Amino acid sequence: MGKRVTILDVAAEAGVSRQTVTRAMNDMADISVSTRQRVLDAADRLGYRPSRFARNLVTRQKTNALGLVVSSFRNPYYTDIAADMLSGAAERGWQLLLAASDGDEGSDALNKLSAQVDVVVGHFQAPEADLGEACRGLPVVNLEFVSTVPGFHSVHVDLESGILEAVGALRERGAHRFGMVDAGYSRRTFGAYEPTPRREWFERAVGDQLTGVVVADEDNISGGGQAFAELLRRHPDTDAVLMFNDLMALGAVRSAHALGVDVPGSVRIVGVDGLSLGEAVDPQLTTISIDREGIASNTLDIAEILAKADFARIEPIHRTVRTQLLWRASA
Amino acid sequence: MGKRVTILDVAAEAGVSRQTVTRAMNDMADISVSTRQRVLDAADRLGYRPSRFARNLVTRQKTNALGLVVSSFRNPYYTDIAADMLSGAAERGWQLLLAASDGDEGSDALNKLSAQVDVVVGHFQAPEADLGEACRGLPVVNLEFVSTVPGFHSVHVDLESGILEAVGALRERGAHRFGMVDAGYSRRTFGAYEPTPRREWFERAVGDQLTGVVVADEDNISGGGQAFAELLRRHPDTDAVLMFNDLMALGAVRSAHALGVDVPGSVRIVGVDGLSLGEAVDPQLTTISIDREGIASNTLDIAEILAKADFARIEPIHRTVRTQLLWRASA
DNA sequence: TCACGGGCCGTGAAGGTTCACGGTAGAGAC
DNA sequence: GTCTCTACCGTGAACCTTCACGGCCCGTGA
Repeated sequence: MGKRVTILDVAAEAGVSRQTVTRAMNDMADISVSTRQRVLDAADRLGYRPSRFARNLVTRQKTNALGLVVSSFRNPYYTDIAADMLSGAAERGWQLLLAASDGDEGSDALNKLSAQVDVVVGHFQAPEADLGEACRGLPVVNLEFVSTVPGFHSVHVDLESGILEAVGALRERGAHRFGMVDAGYSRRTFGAYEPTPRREWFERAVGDQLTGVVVADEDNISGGGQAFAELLRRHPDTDAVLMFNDLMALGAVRSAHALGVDVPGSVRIVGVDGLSLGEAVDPQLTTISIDREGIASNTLDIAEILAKADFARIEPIHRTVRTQLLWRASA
Repeated sequence: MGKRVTILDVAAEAGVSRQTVTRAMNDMADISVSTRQRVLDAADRLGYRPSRFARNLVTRQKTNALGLVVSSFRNPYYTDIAADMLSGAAERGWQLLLAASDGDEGSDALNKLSAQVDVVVGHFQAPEADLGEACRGLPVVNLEFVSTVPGFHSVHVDLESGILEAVGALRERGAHRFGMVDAGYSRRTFGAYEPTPRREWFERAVGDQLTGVVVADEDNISGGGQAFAELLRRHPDTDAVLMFNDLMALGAVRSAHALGVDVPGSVRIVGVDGLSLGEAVDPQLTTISIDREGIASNTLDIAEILAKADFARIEPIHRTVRTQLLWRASA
């Protein structure tokens, strides 16, 4: 209801011209004190607020905006990335818009987001076609998978070698019966569970020394704890477990404590992510640390390259971030 | 360098009119397949991308945007609020923009943010005048303090009674020598340390049973741990400690473990926030839980009221959120 | 032959603001 | 009395896209 109140309405109300209203609103020169006050009063009376679109259109602000889409903001891993992205974006004069893909209306949110930003970055599992549809041809930086389609850039984490390294270190310490707790989020996207790449890399790394894999119901602390307990119940001889991520690994540590299982004495636990929270528990969590800051800075680099190229369709840019084995106490 | 490439450039390149370009770009009817392809090619060649400002200006999208300013995205408390805010915003069709105030260029970031949003919400310590300056008359929802200036709304947490309740519960369990670890973030804003309201409320609640207060250097786990250790060193007889927030309380639990201090046997530890992380440590953290979801929904309520009122200067709206004592194992 | 309709495309206007420039009035200088 | 200067204010244009509408051409049916 109600048309928008424009600068012309204010001008009429105050008995002046558009330009004078502009001068009053933006604290410019060439206006008398009394007139400014009169205009300001009129604006206040009418509830006038300049249209940010019209203003940005004419001032041609070079503030670019970046849309960040993550699956969940309950996981410190993603919020860490967001935090790094945010501080980097502020330095470079970029704006950060947020959207979560764990909600029901993921696609709709993406549609609205894409109308407001210059680049879309995030962890996407959807195929490029759907994504391109939703983003209307905007450049996309994928933080999960590498794609070769033009307009789809990526920052990729080399977890495969990280997992290999971790398994090697576990073997050095005598572990030889490996288990894993995998995430089941693929169910949401594909309808049925599909093994994550992490699981495939892990299974390849441990070979025939695998005792079993349990898929967690929920991607959080308690989900990880339950799955860990289930894994030990099914395969009591397991002596080393890779948890899909640190959040679940935290649950595993807690679960082990509740079950009276010695960590790392009888079972070694390794997480993935490198959250600082891992230091808060006892024993402190051993983890395959992902360089989240590197992800953020690489992403912003790509965004800036795209901005320099006027967001034209340029060759896909791919960056890789390495992992680091953070050997703490739980393994 | 380089002017922006507009729809007219594409039209010229393809030998058609603006409208035809629009039809091609937006998958509209009334255009032949060959023409569409020709236009798309031309757009691709020139690197054309529609101006989101011009588009939003004319389509008059009713997608309002909310700018969230928090002090740090390293603290789960704030990211929880952001998460709740985000899911609520998605439901209501709002857009969420982020800015952090812990960086150096806080004011500049706020300036740029305010050019893109309809409402600014956040934890502000700056006086209203500066804030109004930076926000250019945008409505502000303060999540920390209550203000009576028009245009400044608030969602306020009634921590005072929460602290009173917690102290009472501690007394019931025999505690009578109270200590506290306060946050020193006020140093950054005001130049020197100023006691936080939490400290004042706590001191009022414990009266002459106060052993001492230590101000933490950093608002994080290790900062809390250090301050806690320092508190015990100075006042070894302390039997109950209120930590400024849960993050610091996590550090206190860890620190106590390292010092060989029994929790809650010899010292009871209480945090503030109600983070789910508190369940991950042993003993699980007792805490004064803040209803972050309530904060988010109340904030969005206010934002919607403002949007309905066309963001006119209406009477300040104030909401209050109560706390809940979450008695777990550390106290 | 004419009327009609559908497929394809172009023109004027609108959307709300700011920029660049031009104009007026009054004060002071000569 | 004329000129200049300053303080204040208004008008046309620009920013870039979409909407509403109108025009053209060709095929079909009567």
